[in-house]
Amino acid sequence: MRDMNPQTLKVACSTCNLRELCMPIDLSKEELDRIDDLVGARRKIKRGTTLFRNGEKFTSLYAIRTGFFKTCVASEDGRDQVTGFQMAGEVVGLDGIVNDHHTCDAVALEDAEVCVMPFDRIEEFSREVHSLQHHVHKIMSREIVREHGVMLLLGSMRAEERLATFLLNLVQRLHTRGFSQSELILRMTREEIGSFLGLKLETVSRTFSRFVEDGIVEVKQRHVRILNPGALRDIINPKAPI
Amino acid sequence: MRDMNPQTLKVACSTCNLRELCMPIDLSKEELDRIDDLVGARRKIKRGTTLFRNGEKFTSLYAIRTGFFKTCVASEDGRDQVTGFQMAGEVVGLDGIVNDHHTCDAVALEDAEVCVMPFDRIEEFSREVHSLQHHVHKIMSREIVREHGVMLLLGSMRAEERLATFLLNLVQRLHTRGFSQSELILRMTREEIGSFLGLKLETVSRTFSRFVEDGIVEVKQRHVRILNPGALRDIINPKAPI
DNA sequence: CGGGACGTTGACGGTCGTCAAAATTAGTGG
DNA sequence: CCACTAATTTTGACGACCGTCAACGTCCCG
Repeated sequence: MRDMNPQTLKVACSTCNLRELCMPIDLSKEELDRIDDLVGARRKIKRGTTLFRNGEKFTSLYAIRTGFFKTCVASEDGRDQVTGFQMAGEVVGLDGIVNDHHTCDAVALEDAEVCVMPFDRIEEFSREVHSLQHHVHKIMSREIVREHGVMLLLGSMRAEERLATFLLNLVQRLHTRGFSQSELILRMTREEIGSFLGLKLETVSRTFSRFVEDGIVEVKQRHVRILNPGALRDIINPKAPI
Repeated sequence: MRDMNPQTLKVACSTCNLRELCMPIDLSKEELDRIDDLVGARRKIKRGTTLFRNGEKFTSLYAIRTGFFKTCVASEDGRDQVTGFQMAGEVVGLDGIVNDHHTCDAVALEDAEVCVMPFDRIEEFSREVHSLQHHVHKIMSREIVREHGVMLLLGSMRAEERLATFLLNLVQRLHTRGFSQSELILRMTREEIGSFLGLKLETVSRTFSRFVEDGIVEVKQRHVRILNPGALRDIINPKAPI
């Protein structure tokens, strides 16, 4: 532990440019000052290493400042499932609350930095700042709703629809963060995409190839350019003939 | 609104035999009195009708007292997905918090009764009763973890494994509530099971038939008796040869 | 008792998984 | 900086599993 390292020193939400993504928007100056104490420290996570692991004691939620994560669960017999990909401004660790230990792994897919928010402190502040309380509830509810969408995808969509949904969702979230609407760099392998979408990596690769043939996207390894977003939307939501 | 109806009159958590399922266990007498005010009213839901619907304004969470529900989401082009089945002591409505309106339907699969808990009151009491606050967080976290399990099922299991998982999960939850470990009555159709498991109703039916052939279960319509729970577990988690 | 919802079973086909090999890229150490 | 190995990706051939379509059987509930 080298807390003298400036990277793990306390930092302020009040001056964070991601505040509107992970904090309530309608805070008074006093409340903001209070909130600043929420973040215990920042922590850097090297690519390929874990922020937390299944079985580890739960202490904190983590707001992603930079970088890109995947979360995955594993069954007893070794098969595993990516449950989501998370980027700046999103919060991970919610799974740990119920049993006081984590039930999934959070792995950095690129070098990352997170704000560590001790959960007991979150609960303490939530009792005082109403809008923070409601914000915490919203974040958890949002995760539940997101997972409903994934269940719909896994339960009822074909490979092309899954991949189209995935791409549109990713690019939309990146756009919110100021990136391009049509270009993105995948931080994960085909296998990780497949695990998330309930497909094998070969199927993911083949489906990409089909999109390229059809002129819908351009793919150079992990660099993807969406040429025809309308076509992607049509794949998911085929227009009924009149 | 006929509030003179005894069925919608206020009732007490403190005397409810499901309290340990939907409330924190370590409440003082004073806190319990407070909690009693959480439940605005009870509400009866007839089989086949909805407790709430996608798009409706969110006001309350609902603790199920009796009966059985399914929740389902729908995509724009009409396909839908059962996201869960809920029984006594479980809470529904969490999806509505994030956008102040519900994003799924909750349908009673048998006549049911729920405790209506206005969410603003939950937030208010949560600020005063720490254990209630933590309990609310746990309920939401539990739902997130549950959905992780469903994603694992939908993303990586074959039909037999899905149905085996489903049956063991149902019977385990029923057992917690004092019912048999080996017998259960399905409150949902094959199509609803299929929608939840990401399978077509024919596949569900065929898989049941295979289980019966193999002597693992006895099935008479919706009445299921599990003859060999070990075999069901082996299907999910095949023992590796030494 | 009759009609409609629900469930079962069969035949067939499509989508995606499996296995394999080759191509391309990334990473590592000299 | 380059060579070499490991990791990732692509593509093909084939087959399994599950979906589709269809017909029939069964159980409720009015």
